[in-house]
Amino acid sequence: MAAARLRDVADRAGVSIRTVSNVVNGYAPVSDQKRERVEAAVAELGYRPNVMARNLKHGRSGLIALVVPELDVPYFAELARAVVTTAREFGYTVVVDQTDGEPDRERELIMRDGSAAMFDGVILSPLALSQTDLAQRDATSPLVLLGERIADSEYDHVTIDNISAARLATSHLIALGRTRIAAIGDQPYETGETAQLRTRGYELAHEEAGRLVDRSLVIPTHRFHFSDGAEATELLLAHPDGPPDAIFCYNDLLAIGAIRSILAAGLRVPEDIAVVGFDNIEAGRYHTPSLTTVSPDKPAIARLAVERLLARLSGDTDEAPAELWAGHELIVRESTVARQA
Amino acid sequence: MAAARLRDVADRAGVSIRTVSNVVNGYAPVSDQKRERVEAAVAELGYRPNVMARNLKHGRSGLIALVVPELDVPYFAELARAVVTTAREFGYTVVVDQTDGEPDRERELIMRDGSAAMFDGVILSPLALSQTDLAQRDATSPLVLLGERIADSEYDHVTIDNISAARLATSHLIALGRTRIAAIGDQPYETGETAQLRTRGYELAHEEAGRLVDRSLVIPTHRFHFSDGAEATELLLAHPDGPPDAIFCYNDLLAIGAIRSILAAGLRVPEDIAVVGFDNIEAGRYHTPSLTTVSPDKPAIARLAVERLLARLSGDTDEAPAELWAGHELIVRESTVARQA
DNA sequence: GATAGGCTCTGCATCGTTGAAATGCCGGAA
DNA sequence: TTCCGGCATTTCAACGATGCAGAGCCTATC
Repeated sequence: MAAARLRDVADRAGVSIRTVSNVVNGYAPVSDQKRERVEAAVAELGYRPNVMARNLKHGRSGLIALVVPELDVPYFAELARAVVTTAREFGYTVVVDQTDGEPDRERELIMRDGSAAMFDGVILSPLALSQTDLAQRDATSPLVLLGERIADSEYDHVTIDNISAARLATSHLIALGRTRIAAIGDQPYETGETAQLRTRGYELAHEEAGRLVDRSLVIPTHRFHFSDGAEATELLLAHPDGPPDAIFCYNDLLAIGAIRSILAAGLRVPEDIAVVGFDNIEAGRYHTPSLTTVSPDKPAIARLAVERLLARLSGDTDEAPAELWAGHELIVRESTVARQA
Repeated sequence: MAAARLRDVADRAGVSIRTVSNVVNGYAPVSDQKRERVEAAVAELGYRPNVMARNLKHGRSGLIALVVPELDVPYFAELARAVVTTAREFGYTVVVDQTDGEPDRERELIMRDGSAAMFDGVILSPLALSQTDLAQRDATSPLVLLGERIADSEYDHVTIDNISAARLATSHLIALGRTRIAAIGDQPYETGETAQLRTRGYELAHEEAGRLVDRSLVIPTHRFHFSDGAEATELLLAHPDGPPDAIFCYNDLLAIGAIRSILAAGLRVPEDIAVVGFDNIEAGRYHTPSLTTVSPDKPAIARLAVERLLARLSGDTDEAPAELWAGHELIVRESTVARQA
């Protein structure tokens, strides 16, 4: 049985198509008599509005795209969850797309015009997108970026204060009496701005404490996976001056990878080496030892991004593209402070 | 600037709308002369087909919905990734929705007709959906279920052989000489069919080895999160006969939670208690100790589900709803076999 | 030289819905 | 009794694309 159309309901109820539409949408006043007839017909035929037709008419799809590098990286999965939930509150549906870190796919996804790609707007967590790429975007649909502002981009972006977050993490290690604090995850090149800010925070914490930064303890990694953390830590363990006594990792996966290498080398966490992560993924809570980490306020990030996107969509906001800040906090767990046995 | 329409391109190129459409879609032969003019116009105006209009005309949206309980549970995140990737191969886009384990939301999402919900089809990983719910579905769009067949459901479903997978895991523990093997995650009620099959496999392995199952070592859990595993393990550690010497957990989160409780109690993994998980999530590889686990072939699951859904969509398949089986394998790691130091 | 046949190319109708404007109907005021 | 205002309801024309049928035109054939 083909799906019932407005037309079929109208025939059955003996009214015009428009009246059925009015009943369904509650737009215009309708007499009780006709309303009842229409509602009965709707129920009998199991009528459901055809969303695609409605979309065409409205020029809106009710879909927003969330583009992340990898959906199965816990941080992005948790963020995706928050975005999906928040968007639903506003009646929007989220299409999750992943770029697998391929610049081409990132480009492709943001370049497409909204009407072409059927999304009303895009929330993008860029990995390898350059300022030039963004400037070339000619799409008319709104775009909100997650993460650092890409220079003088003309788009809104939602982020946390990475400098102070990293400083917070590093200061925590300093306060614990650690003296040789390593950092894993620096990315000293164009698309690694977030990492660079964390390195800056790491340095600031040292300056504040009157310490010098030992550059040889800052290990860059191209990606932020377990294996990168494990490998970087191997390097640190083999440091000419001996292993550091603390490591600040730029995300939790790096940190868990780092802990793995440390334990494998027969050292203890946190007694020999304290480890701090970043992102506060769920797995860190139940890891042994549980992970001290910087927790960005993911629900806030999702909410800021969705709300700003929808504001742009409805044209409510004429403000210039802005930086929107979400909060963060340090969550201290066993990887820096051993629990009382 | 409003987005260019077929109409605008036609005007500019001095041809009919239909010809532009033909050029864009490559449907009909077009002379080189006109093709060039059209292509030039397309480029100048930055024309992009309006997907919503196309969808309306075709009666297809190119969207499939993937409905999972929780997007940030690693298994579902990894599965979602595979589904998104596979669907893209076929030109489909995936909308990820999560039910948060609420039966009402599950119902709502599958009940809606495809044309209403704008999805061409739905892939559902049900948590709390009963046979009755499914029978009441009146939607016309195809639905593929992930997980156990719900009785004589009229839908395709993709699963793995949970009985033999669980038997494999348990046999592994038996082969290691473990004698008191616990199980965490049984769900002895209607919607817990997958868990029940795993329990069955666990029992079979015992039977094969001529062992008796100690029912007091089978701990049910309502959910499959870290905390459930940790709590269930507390119970086991306090068992009147003393702790078991092995635990088979029905997913990796339970297993990691279990390991946490074991280590917190001052016992060792695997020396004192060996632990096996299920799902082979990425975090298990880098956990310390790394996690022995049953690895379902997620790419195969995704592929089977997507391909079957699309086959139903195109009407290629008249076959009765079937069970489609994906493979699995046991991955042995440190949580059952200590690595050579 | 007329006709058939093959190519391009165009116009019209349509997908299912909603915006805008027109219609019909009623009661109340003049 | 007539006219007007207000309300319920309907008609018409889109939204932007594609399926179909047929109109031109050009070449090949008898």
